[in-house]
Amino acid sequence: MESQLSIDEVAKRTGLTAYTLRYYERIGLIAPVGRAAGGQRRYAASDMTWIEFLLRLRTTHMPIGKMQAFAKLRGAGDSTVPDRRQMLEEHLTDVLAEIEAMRQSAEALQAKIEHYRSLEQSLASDSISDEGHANEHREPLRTRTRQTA
Amino acid sequence: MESQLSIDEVAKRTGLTAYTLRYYERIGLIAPVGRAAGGQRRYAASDMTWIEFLLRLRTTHMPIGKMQAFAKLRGAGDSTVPDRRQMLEEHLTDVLAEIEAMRQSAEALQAKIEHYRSLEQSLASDSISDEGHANEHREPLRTRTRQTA
DNA sequence: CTAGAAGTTGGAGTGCGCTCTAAGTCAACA
DNA sequence: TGTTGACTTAGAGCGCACTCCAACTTCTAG
Repeated sequence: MESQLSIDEVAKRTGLTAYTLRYYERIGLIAPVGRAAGGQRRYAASDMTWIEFLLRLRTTHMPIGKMQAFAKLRGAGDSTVPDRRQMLEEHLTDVLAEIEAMRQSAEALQAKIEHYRSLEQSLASDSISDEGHANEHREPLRTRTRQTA
Repeated sequence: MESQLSIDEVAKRTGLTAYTLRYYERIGLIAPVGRAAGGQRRYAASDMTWIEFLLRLRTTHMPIGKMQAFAKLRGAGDSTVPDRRQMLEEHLTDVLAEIEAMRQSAEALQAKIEHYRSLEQSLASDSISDEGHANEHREPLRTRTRQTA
């Protein structure tokens, strides 16, 4: 049974702090874990599995309120499996949409970086032919265009 | 010039609220926009482009503090282009890592959903052959650990 | 000339997710 | 037996990103 980890060991392994682990337990995200003499927490392997799953939910931005709802269902036994599956399916839909949104924005950022790169080229050649005031581009949006009233 | 939008029109188009638009201006994320008679804000096309870019940064979870730093560089002219590019490159690295983390977690969630699906199958057949108590299955259920007195 | 709608400002309040403090308990060691 | 130090608890505090309020000004319609 090396599956009896102290709170600090769990913190180290999960990247959570001891504060956060206690907080999660307090708010019902983690069911009361076993205790050693003196009331110190001892985490079993099954606790670790659950915490890792919680971290999956957190990574995918599930709010704590929903995690609490999920944890409550889980505590209520196998009869809630369909509900839990539905929750995860709905969440997964959101997650996939968010990943796609981030992917698109990342692409836009990449394009902006490229734009800056070429802008740096022109600015560099500007300063060769015209050293002095390098400030009449107001905004590096799409290539050029700068007029507005 | 239909590029003179009121704050409500901008709110409608960007999905931000008027409150948030003013807040962004107050904290320097958006440079002071043009004003109509009576001091009402009028957003030009270039403002819209910038706001859309800000939304890209927000979508990719750049904290407001960094956006402020970026906006400040932008306001300081073309000489800051290399700094801005570097900021975006570093941010993009983070973003790609986050996307990958989310992708992996999404996969784990998908697996969990499949697991639940098959679990629902076995629970259903249980209740055919053994109608009554459908609650002695293995899996992410805590075994023992209750309290310590 | 009002009335009402829509804006303006600075500042206060909110919700989330931790993060830390204060006071106390306990086990182990000198 | 006394001290150390890691742990415990309830509750307060914090940083972020908004979100709303109160009081005021201005524009438009009737």
